[in-house]
Amino acid sequence: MAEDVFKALADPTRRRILDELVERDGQTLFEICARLVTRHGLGLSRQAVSQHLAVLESADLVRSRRQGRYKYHDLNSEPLEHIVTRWLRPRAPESNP
Amino acid sequence: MAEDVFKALADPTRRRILDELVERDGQTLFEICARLVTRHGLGLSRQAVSQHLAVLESADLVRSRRQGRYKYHDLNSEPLEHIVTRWLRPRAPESNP
DNA sequence: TTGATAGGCAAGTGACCACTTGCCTATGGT
DNA sequence: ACCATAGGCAAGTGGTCACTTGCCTATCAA
Repeated sequence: MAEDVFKALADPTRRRILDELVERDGQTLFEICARLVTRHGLGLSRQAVSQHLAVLESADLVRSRRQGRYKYHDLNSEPLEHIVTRWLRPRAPESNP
Repeated sequence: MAEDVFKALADPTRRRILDELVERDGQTLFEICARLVTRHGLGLSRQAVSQHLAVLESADLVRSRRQGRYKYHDLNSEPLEHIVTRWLRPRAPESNP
């Protein structure tokens, strides 16, 4: 649902998580936590990140696969493709004066 | 700022307002109120809509021009153009099996 | 089996946000 | 001048949301 996608994108931390996943798929919860700290200076609890991932999953922006005691997270950019096109209109090409 | 754009898009009512403006530019506050009621069944106070418009304006998704006692609102879709591309990756074209 | 690692569940808290209400300003018509 | 219309300002309220804390389960290694 597009509704959930907009909600998911509303939070800055969740957008950072997407930034991390678009760069490297298949990260675990702990990896994401670590990278949020080292690369963005975000010191969040593990639960916080876990809850963010749940929101992203319910918007189908993140898919997860369990493997042993690890859970790998992958970005799914498909819901983003046309989420914004409903407000786009043809822009006049710039004519240099 | 992209930050403000995501915040602006987070609210369903604001997205409806954009829906109205993409269909017809130059609407006044009262017009938008009326159309939200008649076309979407949203019964909001005038102030609520006014505040939503302020948020949309601060995200530069809506531009307004004053003329006499009227204030006309126009959609500006430009901030939406590339807001989402940072998470898009090349998708493999579907090969029919 | 014991301990360490990866993750989940659930309740509590504080802050932000959407919305309302009441009052005020400004422009235009008659 | 009067009144109606279009809009703005500011304080108050309820609900949602991000985040924490504490405890529990599951997998792997020694």
